[in-house]
Amino acid sequence: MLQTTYIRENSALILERYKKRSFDGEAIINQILKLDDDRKSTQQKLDNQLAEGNKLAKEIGQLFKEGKQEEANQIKEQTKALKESGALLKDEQNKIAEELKALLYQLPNVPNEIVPTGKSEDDNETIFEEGEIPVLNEGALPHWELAKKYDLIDFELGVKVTGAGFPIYKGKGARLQRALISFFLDQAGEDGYEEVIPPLMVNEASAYGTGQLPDKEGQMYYMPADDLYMIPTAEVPITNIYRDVILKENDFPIKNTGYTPCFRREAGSYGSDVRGLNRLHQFDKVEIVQIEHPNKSYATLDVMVEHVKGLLNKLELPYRVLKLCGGDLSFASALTFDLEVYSTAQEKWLEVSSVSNFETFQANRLKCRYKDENGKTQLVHTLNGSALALPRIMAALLENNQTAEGIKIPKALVPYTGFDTID
RNA sequence: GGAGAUGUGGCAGAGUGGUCGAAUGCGGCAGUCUUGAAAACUGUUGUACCGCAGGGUACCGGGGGUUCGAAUCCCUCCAUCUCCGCCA
Repeated sequence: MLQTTYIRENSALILERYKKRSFDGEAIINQILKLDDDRKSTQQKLDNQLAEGNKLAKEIGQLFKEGKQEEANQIKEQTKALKESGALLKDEQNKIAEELKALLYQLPNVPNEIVPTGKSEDDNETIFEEGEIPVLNEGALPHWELAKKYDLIDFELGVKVTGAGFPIYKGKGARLQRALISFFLDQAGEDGYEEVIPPLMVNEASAYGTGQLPDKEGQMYYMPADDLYMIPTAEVPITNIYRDVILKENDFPIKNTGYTPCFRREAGSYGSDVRGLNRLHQFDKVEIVQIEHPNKSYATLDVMVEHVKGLLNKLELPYRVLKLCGGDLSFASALTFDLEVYSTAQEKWLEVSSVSNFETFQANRLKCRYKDENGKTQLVHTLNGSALALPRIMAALLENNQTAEGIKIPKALVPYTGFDTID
């Protein structure tokens, strides 16, 4: 959520930058500025009335004390009118505040200067590529076939127990999954991220804090009996640790990592996109989160991308880094880099990580602030990235490393799996 | 899940429905003293919004209500503690 003062002072810049997203915010912004004026003036009126009421109440108290009942009762009469008009103003004020909030929720974050203009993923810029795309033998299999052949993942069994999109990992498949989780967490630990194990369900306030609500509620599983949401990413519980917190300047940078399963309803997805591990309702992910000083957040974003690149290098997977264009940028992000691995048997790139700087967009909702050198409270910058999302990594590992003798495990993982070949 | 108790500023802890944004102590900050530090003493010390300013308004777990007036009374939700029940 953008701050109204920021909107007021930078509306021209914001509108210009919104073009990168093909988002026309002019009408909304104008309305916000108008409503904000209304808010101020009704607030002023309301404050005056309240001040008047407070004054009279004190007088009444004084008069009662002096035993002047008559006069006190006279003044009481005056307060009636004040009370009524005060209530009206209060209603009006609430209405304005609600409308204002609803409008603010409609404004996406302002893309960074370097975000390419574009409408869809076709306009993303590839800024880095690494690794050879392996040439597979005749008869190479996609990962869902490999999963069946080596009995690593049972999709049908998951359907029986829960439903589509909830696979059951078995044997070496389960072991490989656990190995990846440990490997990613250890790597993050080495890079100075403190590990946390957060709740897998969050309350409404947290879902608002990171921006899943109000507009993306259809993507989360909701437990009405307890009014809780299953987390779609560890970003939600981890970032919300810092909701309503005022940090000191030397607290920066705050670095957390956490492994969680993620739950996504993915309503409306179908076809080859959801084949095998490509898109699941429940999947594992290790997330990295940083809370950073506004001056340093972009340098930190680059460092986070480097961290994820390091993981992919160690897994010896061919990958590329994309700078997302405005149209593909998520609602809350100012700049996002996606990392994709190549799935050789499917012959396509799979997104395995998304690293974003949200600047103050989340912090404003979270009320996560710090005291600057002048003692003034300022919003922090929040960043996060997947490091990494497991299923597509698993898919690429299985497909790219398949040989006549079986599936080869990258060296870096062998200490975690305890085996170097799946056969 | 049942019964009871509690929820006040960074912490501890007062607070008969009116002069309470809130005593006091600790902590923090600034200063005096000191070669320096400690101690002592003095002052200061919550947040947000509106206003050029004087100043005003709101906030005592959250929300609602009673009242001319609520930290104080009522309702409700949440959290914590104690006891009981259940349980990995």
